[in-house]
Amino acid sequence: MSELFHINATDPMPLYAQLERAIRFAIATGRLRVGGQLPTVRQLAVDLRINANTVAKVYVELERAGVLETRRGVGTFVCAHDGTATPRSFAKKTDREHELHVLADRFLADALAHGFSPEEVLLHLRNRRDFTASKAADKAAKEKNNHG
Amino acid sequence: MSELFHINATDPMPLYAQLERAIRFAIATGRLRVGGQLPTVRQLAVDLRINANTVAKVYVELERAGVLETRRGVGTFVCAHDGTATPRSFAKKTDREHELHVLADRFLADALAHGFSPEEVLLHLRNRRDFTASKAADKAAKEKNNHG
DNA sequence: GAACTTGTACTATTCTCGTAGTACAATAGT
DNA sequence: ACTATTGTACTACGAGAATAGTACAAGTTC
Repeated sequence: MSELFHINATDPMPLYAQLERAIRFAIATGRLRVGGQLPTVRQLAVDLRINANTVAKVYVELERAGVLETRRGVGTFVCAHDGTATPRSFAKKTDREHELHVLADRFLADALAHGFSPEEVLLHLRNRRDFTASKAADKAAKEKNNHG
Repeated sequence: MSELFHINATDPMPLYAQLERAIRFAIATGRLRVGGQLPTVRQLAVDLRINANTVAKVYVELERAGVLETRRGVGTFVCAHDGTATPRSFAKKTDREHELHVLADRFLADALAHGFSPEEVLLHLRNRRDFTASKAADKAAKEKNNHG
C-alpha cells in the first residue's frame, strides 16, 4: 500500500494538476472504488510531501466536478456519479477524436523526449492489460500492486 | 502546414514545457529534419501567440540539451546529434521500464479524465501509424539513397 | 458536553511562469 | 559601412502555484 498516487515535484506540471490526474486515474482503473474513502487532506499531504492546501484545493475541485464527495469530520469519498463519464460534451464526433489525437501526441512527445522509441512505446502498451482495467477492477488492483 | 506545433494556453502545463515537447516530438517523428531550420524566435512567438521570451527560453534549453543548434543572425537548426537518444541514463533496465510505465499511466489518466474509455484509447493508438513515423522516415531516407 | 478528527477558509510569503519592453551582439545581404 | 535579420540579455510587472501558519466549522466518538 506504499503509495496510492505518485507525484513528481520536478515535473513542470503543477502539483495540483498531477494529483487531480492521479486521483481520476485511480478511480477509473478501480484502484479507488466508488464509495471508497480517500486519504485525509493532511495525511495525503504528508505522504506526497506537498502542502495540505494543495491537496484540499484538488479535493474541492474534484468535488465540484462531481468526482468526489466530502463530509466534514468524516472524510472524502469517491462519488457514485462517475466523474470520468462525461466531463466534456463534444460538438462533433470528430472533435472528440481530435482531442484524443492531441492527447496521444503529447504522450508520444513525452516518451520520445525521455528517450523511448515509438516501437518501445507501442510494445509497452501492448503488454499492458490494465488499460482495460476499468472493466475488471479486481484484476487491475492485483496487477497494480506489483509495480506499486 | 499552417502550424508546426500546437500549444494550448488553457493547459496547466507551462507553455515552455509544451513547446519543448512539441519540438522534440516534431524532430522525433521526422516533421523536423536534422539540419532543418526552425521558425525564428519572434516568428514562432507570433504564430503561437506567446511571448518571444518564452520561445527563446525553449530554444536555449534545447540547445543546452544538444537538440538544437543556434547561429546568431542566421537561425536555429536541428542538431545532428539526436537529442532524444539519451536524455537520461538509467541505472537499470527496470528503471527504464518503470519510467515508461509512469508515462503511460499519466497518458491514461489524461485520457480517462477527458472521458475516453480505455478501449477507445487502445483502438485509437492501434489505428495510428505515426507512432512508427520516425523509423518510417529513416527507411524512406535509406530507400531514397538506394534509388539514387 | 468534551475531545478528536476532518474539511474549509483565511492571510502572508516565496517562487515560477509569462508578458512587455528595451537594448545589445553576431551574421547576411546590399 | 549600412541595414535588416536573428539570437541573446536584461529589467520590471502581474498572475498563478505552492508553502507555512492559524483559525474555524461540522461531524464522530467517548
